[in-house]
Amino acid sequence: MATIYDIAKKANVSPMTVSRVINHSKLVSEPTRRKVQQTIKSLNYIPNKTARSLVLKESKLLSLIITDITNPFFNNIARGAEDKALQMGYQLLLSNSDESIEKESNYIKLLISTGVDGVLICPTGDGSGKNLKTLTKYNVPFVLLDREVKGIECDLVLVDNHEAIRKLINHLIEQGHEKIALINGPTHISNAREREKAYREVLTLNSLPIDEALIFATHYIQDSTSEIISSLLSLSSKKRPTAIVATNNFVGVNTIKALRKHRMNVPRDIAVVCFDDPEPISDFNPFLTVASQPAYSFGSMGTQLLIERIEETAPKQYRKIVLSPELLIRESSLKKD
Amino acid sequence: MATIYDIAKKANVSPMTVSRVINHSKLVSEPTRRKVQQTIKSLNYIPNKTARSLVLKESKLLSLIITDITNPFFNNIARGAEDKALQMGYQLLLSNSDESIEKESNYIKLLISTGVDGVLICPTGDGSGKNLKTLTKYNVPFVLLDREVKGIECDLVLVDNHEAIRKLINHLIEQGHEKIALINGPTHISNAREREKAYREVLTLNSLPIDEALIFATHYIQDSTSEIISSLLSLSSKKRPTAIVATNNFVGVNTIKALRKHRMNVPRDIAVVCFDDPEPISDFNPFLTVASQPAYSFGSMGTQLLIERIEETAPKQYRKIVLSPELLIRESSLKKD
DNA sequence: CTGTTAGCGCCTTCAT
DNA sequence: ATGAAGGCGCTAACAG
Repeated sequence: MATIYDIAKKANVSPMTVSRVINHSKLVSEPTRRKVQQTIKSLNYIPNKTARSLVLKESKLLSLIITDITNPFFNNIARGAEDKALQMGYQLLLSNSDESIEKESNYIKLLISTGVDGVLICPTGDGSGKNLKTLTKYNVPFVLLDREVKGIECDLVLVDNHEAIRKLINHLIEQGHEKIALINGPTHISNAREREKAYREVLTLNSLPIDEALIFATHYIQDSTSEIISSLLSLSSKKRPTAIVATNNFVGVNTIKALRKHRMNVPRDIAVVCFDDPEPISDFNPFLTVASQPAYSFGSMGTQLLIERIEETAPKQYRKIVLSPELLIRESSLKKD
Repeated sequence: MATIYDIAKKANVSPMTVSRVINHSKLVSEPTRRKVQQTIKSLNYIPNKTARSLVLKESKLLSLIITDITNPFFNNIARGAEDKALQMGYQLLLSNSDESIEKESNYIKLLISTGVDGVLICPTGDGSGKNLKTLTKYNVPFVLLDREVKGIECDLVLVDNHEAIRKLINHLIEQGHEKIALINGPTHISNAREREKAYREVLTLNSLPIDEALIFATHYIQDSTSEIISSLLSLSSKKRPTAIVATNNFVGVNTIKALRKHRMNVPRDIAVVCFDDPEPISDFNPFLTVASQPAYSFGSMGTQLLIERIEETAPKQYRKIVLSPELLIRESSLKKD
């Protein structure tokens, strides 16, 4: 591969002049600029970013750490992030954490070693605080997506959990439901805490009682929905819920599956609503009522915040962007006559 | 950030010794090794990969270029690639080409500049040959996924297109169909050519006539399925097909949508089958009959081939891996009585 | 406007 | 087993 020295020699200038041409410095006369640019083309020279990074201490590399790129919520985030990154001159490194703190921790050390300029991360939960502090220690800016972490101050892009829960539950109430179960994520994740809090508030606002036996926490990866459904169905018909709110698409889908295993018809026997839209392409075959999150915007806005932080064009105080969910009413929650 | 010099000074050894410890060289005595490792820990030293890359001319970075991470076929590829890359000590850079040769070309120049060790690519078509030759010129190994490119010799991971078409069409014939349309991709993509060829062969093998009016090519991004469906439906009932084969999930989904717009019931009025499974999570709500491709394996096997090529543990002759599709029979193709 | 010098953090090579 | 010198390709800082 040709270097600036090769170009310099062939064009009869100093390497520094070549560097200036590459970086569009104004301190080069038009004739030399043209001469150098021709030589660059004739030698098919492509600048070596690694060398550049070493000097400048910037790699133009960003990292995106998500749970699983296979999940529609996260791959839409990834798409938004990549589009924005490209547009602003950065490249995106992909990492799947699978909700594992250890995997996340290993990745973060790797990323520091790689020299990424910043990290977009959907943290695994409050346990991620330690990992994020590692980033801070090494001066790597980061933006949290979708989830906050206790004790960590930084730029954030979140969904309005209260609004989402409110829309979902109000819809269920309109459909005549009064006993509504919540199948939540683990409470070390901020979303889960907020969604439960909102659930309690919205029920109370609607003068509905809160039955602790109808509130569950499962894991977002190793799912225990099946057992939860079994125990729900074993309740007496007086206590048994007529509707279920699942707090993400993974849990929502597993809820439906578990109900079917028990030969329960959704929505006739029991209604189901959830967060996120699990049907990326198959919108021709809608079924689940969801509070859809603007995942693409999570990615693109988060990336913008991050790059502004990296390039120090951001205000000092951290920014918190709260996006609105959209209620998409579909078959799984509709009263059948 | 601490450097090997900081460690060296504090541990009273030379930087070279520190380097040896980091790289697990045997040429270090046990006492010094321990001393150095303690200092590394006490200073929270993390090696600078950029500097390492500059010397060694290897970045441990791989690039994955796909059409769109939002498509289930591609995000499963990405998952397979990332898992394998991580396991083998590499990181993955994500790029969406949107089937655009220009975007692909720009990415490739960027990647060369970034110094990736290799590229996993699902090319946009035969026009990608020029871009791939650029990679070769700069000694960057690559592996093609899902599609071949005319005039390019390299490692490949493909699906058995003939088998897929055969399974789909034989299934349709079993369901009693004889007039089967093909909505294909553009023929500058190897897959499309092969799928059309297989379509012709399988029909002929089954002694069915080939009607050129039933063979269409659309684009995998800007879709023209809607017009195609309109023209299909305007055919006389004698010529009108009773079944449609769509050659990827995008086209398949758009076919269904277009048919619904015309108030056609699938499968009662017309059957539809396609490549790829468009329903990643929503398998609780299956509808489309598909020839499902082992996308995860595309990614992981491709990555393995690539890394073996990079590390020169691969045989000199290129390898071609052909994976088997699986026929998943669902509602969209079943005869209704 | 152009060039020279020095150094980013690490590793190869050669000495000891 | 350990160290010293030199260089990977580039750019900041300074000199002219």
